[in-house]
Amino acid sequence: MRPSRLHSRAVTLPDAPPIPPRCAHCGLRASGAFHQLAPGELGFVEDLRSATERVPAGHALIREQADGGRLFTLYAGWAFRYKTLSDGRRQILNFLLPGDLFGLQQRFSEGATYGVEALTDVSVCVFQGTRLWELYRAHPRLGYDLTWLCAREEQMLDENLLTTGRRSAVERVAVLLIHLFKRMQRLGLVDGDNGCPFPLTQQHMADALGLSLVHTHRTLRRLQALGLHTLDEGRLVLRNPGALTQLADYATQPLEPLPLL
Amino acid sequence: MRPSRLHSRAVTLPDAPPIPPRCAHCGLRASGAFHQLAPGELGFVEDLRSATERVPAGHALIREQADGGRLFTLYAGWAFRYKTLSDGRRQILNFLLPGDLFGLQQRFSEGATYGVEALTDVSVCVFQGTRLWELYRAHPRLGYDLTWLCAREEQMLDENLLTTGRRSAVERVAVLLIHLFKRMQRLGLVDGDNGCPFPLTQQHMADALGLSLVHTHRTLRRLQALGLHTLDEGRLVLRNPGALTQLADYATQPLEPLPLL
DNA sequence: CGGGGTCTTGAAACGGCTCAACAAGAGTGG
DNA sequence: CCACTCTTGTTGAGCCGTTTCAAGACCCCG
Repeated sequence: MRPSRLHSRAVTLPDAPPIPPRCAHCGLRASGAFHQLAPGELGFVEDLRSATERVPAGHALIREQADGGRLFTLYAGWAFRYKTLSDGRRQILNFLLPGDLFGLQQRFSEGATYGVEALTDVSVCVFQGTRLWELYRAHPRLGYDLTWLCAREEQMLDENLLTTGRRSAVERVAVLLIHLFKRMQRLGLVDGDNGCPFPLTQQHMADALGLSLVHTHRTLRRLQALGLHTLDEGRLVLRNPGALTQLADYATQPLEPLPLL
Repeated sequence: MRPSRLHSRAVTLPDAPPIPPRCAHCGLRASGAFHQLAPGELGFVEDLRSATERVPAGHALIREQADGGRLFTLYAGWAFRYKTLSDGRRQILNFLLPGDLFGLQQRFSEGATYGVEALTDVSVCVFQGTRLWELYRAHPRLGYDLTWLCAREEQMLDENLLTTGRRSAVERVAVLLIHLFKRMQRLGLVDGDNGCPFPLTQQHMADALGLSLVHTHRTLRRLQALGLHTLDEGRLVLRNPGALTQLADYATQPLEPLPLL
């Protein structure tokens, strides 16, 4: 079906930044895109964190079958959640950007119900899922944040469901481009020319949008020919964000700071 | 596009059971399908509840544009969450059965990002969203349960996304039938003949599955002709659950008790 | 130089959509 | 009590958006 992406950059260390040993020096928290935590909360989070890891592109972070109950925060790089049917058809559920939490659902059901794969080289913080209940008791604020993160991800899934269920191919591609662009923007990762890193393969886009690879490609070409965007060498530039937004019938969300961890 | 379902049973009271004034006498909690709460927690929930309402079929529970931050638990009847595109195309995100919580996402973003409509006559408990933070501080266990409910709904959305993105029409319909059947079973609402209430219109199914009304109808007929199910007068009977499950490539989840409120 | 991954393009087949029309049942008003 | 309307279910015919199949180009890497 889909060629196995092993693509491993082999023995060399993944090309993703290391994570500072102390949460107080966290690069993400310094970016200003996230809530600040009280010192006690920060200490608890740091204590809850059992490891940091770097994982090369194409490798699994959570396996679709029976993975442990570990909890992750993506520190750097891109990843995606997905589900597959028994005959190999794959649906990408959503993409994960720095600051995104994943693995939470595993805590509430036996084993993983979805897989997570690193899209680029990636650094993650790993937390002990078993102590989750403790978090709610000791730091209700963090529990609140967890629910927030979960609700926000659900909102993105709602949007994706609307997309795959009701939008045409052009609309789908347009939504994908805008949505990821906006998320990068919120993280301060968009440069002055409306450009941002965009490591997705056409296959990834197809799998996320419920389209075939070939048709995704043709649709992408069509949008590009209309001068709405360019997409080269892993970099996305929105040439005409307004037209793209209108085409996608996309509703922009306000950009308040996000909870983290 | 879609005819406005106003269908109001007019002036007569909705045909949905009233809700006991005291949470201690809650019919849902008595059913055994849900977690038990400690007396203090139950008292808090009862205090948090600002009203109970009965809403007739076809009426809005949450409006897609700027609704308040109220929180609901469905006590009896069916409802559904949905999103619409500006030209009227509608996607049903998921169906709500007794015990389901909704309105949570509203708390975390300005206004509603989806609508909720009563599918049958419905009774709901209404909670004060503004006191949500208090809940986390006073009763961490309830906060934990809230996250659980949110994560569980996300799992259902994952499944729906896989369905609309990758499954064929027959598979989609099969999944819908099985999934709703299983959920009714968990609530103890399936009778001895593998039958349960099923108030959905073909239009609802189409809107949930990302199919057209006509094609949904034909597909339904096809499955029925194969002897897999019957669907008459608002009652669904699974004639051949095994074949249906296999056709849908459906993974059954373990049935532990659910959190409530 | 060979091989795997990605992107690209054409041609043909098909699944699902749209349009259109009709039947049955329920509620409404004269 | 009977037309009228509205909702839901039903069915046929033809079209079109998307998929599938197939093949080739380019590029990086071993």
